[in-house]
Amino acid sequence: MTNPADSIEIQNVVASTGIGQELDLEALAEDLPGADFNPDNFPGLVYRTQEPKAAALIFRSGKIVCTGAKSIDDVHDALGIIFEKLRGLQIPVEDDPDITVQNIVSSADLGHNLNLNALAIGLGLEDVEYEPEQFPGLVYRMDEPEVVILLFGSGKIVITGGKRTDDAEEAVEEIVERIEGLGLLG
Amino acid sequence: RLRKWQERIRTKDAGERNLQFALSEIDRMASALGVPRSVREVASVIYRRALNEDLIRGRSIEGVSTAALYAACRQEGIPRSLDEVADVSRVPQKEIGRTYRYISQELGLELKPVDPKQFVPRFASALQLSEEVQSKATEIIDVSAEQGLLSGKSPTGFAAAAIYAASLLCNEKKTQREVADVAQVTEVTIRNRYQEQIEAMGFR
DNA sequence: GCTTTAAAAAGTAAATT
DNA sequence: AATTTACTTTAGAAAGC
Repeated sequence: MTNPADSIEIQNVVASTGIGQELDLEALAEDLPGADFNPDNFPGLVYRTQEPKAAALIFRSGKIVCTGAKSIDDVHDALGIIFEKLRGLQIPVEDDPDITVQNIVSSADLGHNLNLNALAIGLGLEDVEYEPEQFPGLVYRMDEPEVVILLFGSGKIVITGGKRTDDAEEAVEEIVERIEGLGLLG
Repeated sequence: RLRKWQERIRTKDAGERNLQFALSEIDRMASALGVPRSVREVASVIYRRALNEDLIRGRSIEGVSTAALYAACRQEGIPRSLDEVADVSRVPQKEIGRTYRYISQELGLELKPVDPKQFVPRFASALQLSEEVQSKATEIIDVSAEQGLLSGKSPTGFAAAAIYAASLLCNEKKTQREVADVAQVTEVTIRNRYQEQIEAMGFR
């Protein structure tokens, strides 16, 4: 008997921070090899790290958004690399900038196929959005923890909207309980 | 004070004109889709509710009108696909779908997922298929849905495949292309669903 | 609202081979 | 007809239109 909670994998972490210093993005784009900056499209400069793999959006205000990391540690490592790169360019960066995790996207496997039509009605149409003509996943908004879960016919699920690592685990335990309570899990 | 009065009258007139425009658009699209008058009434009620709940702000009148009509068709059990509705609207399909999900949530419409069987009579008659094919297609849908094949699948593609399969079984064969055209799906989708359904029926 | 970034799920679609 | 590429949905931040 495998526990669905054990199948949880973090797929993406979004975090924000700031170096407490205004930046000249035009100049930075010149000095940072590999940087993408198209102010007509988007006000942020895009910089990608290879190890760990992540993408950072750097703004004129000095605020930074980091996405694509596979763990919270990777977020810190990737941002640490960026801070050092900036310091190397004689840009003053705060000693230990606060990093706030804004969203964690995880995937998991419930181990059984799901009847999404029955689930839509069982979980309550008021909390569910299931429009297979538009998207194959059932969208379920959970209150505690406050996350959004996408459920698929294969039993694979995506948990997003949480800020803590524990949110995904709690969400999986909760959704399994509710589905079992409805007698809709294998 | 006089300015305020005039302002109120002006905005009231504008609102009235907008409502009239929305209702006439619903009427026009409903006629083009060939849905009965009762559905237009339901769509009008949904639109007025959206207006009262202030859901139009930030959205186009056309978009909300179309979404209200799409919702009304479903509520009345004679659904149109988003593609079909988009064909008679001047709003892109993506926006219709997005607006529908929004007003559906905000108004608490709680509409159940579309049943593929509801497309069978219309698609089958457009293909000039007999009553026998229709009931066979319905049976195929019931059996394969019961075996869990419907989860996540587009109801139009599911119905199209069942109609195609039924036309073969009843010796009234239509090509995948013919069925795909009336259902507005691709032949690839029909092939994929068809294979699964045939297996579920115990054939092959 | 939109723009950009990343990632998963599964279905659908279009372009190539 | 098989492969590849791409788009649909969810969340969140950033600055600006």
